[in-house]
Amino acid sequence: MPLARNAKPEKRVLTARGLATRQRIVAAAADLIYAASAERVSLDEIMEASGTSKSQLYHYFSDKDALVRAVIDIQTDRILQANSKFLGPLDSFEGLRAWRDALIQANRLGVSGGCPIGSLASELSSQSEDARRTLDQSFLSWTAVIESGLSRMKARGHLRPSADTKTIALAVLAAIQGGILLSKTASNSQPLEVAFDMALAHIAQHAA
Amino acid sequence: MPLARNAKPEKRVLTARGLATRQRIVAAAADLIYAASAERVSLDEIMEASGTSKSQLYHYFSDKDALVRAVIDIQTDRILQANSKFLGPLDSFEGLRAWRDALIQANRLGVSGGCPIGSLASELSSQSEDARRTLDQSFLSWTAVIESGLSRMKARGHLRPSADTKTIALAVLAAIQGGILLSKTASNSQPLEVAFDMALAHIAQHAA
DNA sequence: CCTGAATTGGACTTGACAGTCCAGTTTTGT
DNA sequence: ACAAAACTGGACTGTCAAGTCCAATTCAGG
Repeated sequence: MPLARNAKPEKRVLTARGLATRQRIVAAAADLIYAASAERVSLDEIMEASGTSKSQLYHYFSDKDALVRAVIDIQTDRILQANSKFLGPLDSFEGLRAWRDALIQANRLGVSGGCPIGSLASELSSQSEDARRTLDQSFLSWTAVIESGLSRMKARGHLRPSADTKTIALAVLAAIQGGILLSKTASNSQPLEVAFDMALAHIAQHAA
Repeated sequence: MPLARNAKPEKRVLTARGLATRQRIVAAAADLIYAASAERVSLDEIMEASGTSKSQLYHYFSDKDALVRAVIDIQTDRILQANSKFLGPLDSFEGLRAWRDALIQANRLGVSGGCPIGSLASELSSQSEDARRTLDQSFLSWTAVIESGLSRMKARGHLRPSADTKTIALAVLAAIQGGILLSKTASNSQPLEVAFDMALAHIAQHAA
């Protein structure tokens, strides 16, 4: 489940304490960045929130960009995990509705923040080619998770064999992202609900 | 067509020269912000791009936020105008496809930038309640333009009377926004195409 | 043509922020 | 136990950005 992406050793060895500090930094940075944006969060704020010092930040990350990359990774993992919980065992339209309800519920609680990945994609992908590629991978993984759920439904005979699950999954993710953006801007979960329902209806059009 | 929103006089009187300078500033700021983000564009860059000085910026705008608000307004006007060209006279599914093609074509040319309104919404709506409301209005206006096109199609008998044009319009806009975001991140227009096609199929489901 | 308002130039202030440096402390392997 | 390596503290630097200030110039209308 975890992405094997950040395999490049930022530092050779990490003791248990060092690893804990690193994780504390990334977690604090992820929360702060989710509440604002990568640009608007300063290292000083991350230091304070994580109870660390400048030298610790630069001990574990070569610069702020590297820390932001780690934040992208952790947010991607979180989202894939949350979605896999519903899409992994998916095999019915009922399961799709459960997924829908959970995602909308989660969004209702933190409407103001939007989607962690979506927000980072909007902010960073026109700024750093490196970040853009990483975030593209995140979306691809997310699409793959959706697609595997749809494939399972197809295997179970709930979708026609002709259904292009890959394309459908991409359209579904687009609807979700757009819905979240509009809901965040409207401070209202209706746009996401409406968009998600359209996506589910689109899937239903390929029902066997 | 132009939004009557910014009616609050930032300065009492404006001579022709003053108005021209003001517009030059907003246009330059809009371009720079579209290429990067409001946060990352400095007033110095806007000065240089528009051939103005600090005192001119603060003569026409109380602060950077006010300038950004003017940028939101102009970008909203541009988008509404471009979309109205297709949606105003809309009365057939052919017209919808023409709109689709135009929007996708426009996006292909500037994939890296995404949607000017969408990007600003993602950046600003969690940062300034004022900006959030303004951008919400922008999306509402955009939805209204789409909805009026759908209403016309309904009046012409192309859509069933039971079709909820308002909800459909909202879902369509969500698909567009999500599609643009994914396309920008992927540097590839396919996600937008796929999302837009889903939206058109959704409309077609309500065909008479 | 002349007077007050509109407009412009650009130096200056203040603060914030990323990144550096080095000295000190703790942990790990042997 | 004891070196080497991992880890930590925090002062310091350089840069850049928003916003201020005041004096100079141009313009419109009587």
